Amino acid sequence: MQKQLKADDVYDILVRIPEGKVTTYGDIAKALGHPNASRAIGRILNKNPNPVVVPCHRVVMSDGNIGGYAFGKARKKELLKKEGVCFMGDDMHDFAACRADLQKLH
DNA sequence: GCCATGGCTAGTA
DNA sequence: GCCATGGCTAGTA
Repeated sequence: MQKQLKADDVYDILVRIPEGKVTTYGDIAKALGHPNASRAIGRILNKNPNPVVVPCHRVVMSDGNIGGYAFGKARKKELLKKEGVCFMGDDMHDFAACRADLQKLH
């Protein structure tokens, strides 16, 4: 039995993602030592849509699809576009370039 | 038993 | 498109 995932740990990582960059549910899970908890990360974000301070909208799916958002995908896409992220439909135009390296954000 | 996921197969074009 | 995974909540006893 492992330690349980803490919402605060998720937020601590999230606030380090700069504008114009994104991360993945799975990447966050791995960074916290819970490689299989990607789905749980999504639930945590949904539960606490702590509006402004925590940039929940910078978390997308591992295949570059925009993923979900408590206030709707459309809203999420708007926010990301405003930060300089380009889309083709619901997929990011250059996912590789926008994906943040969580290790390097110390 | 739900889900803001993800990885892997089967099986079509 | 199937299903394991992990955290949560609704709702029964």
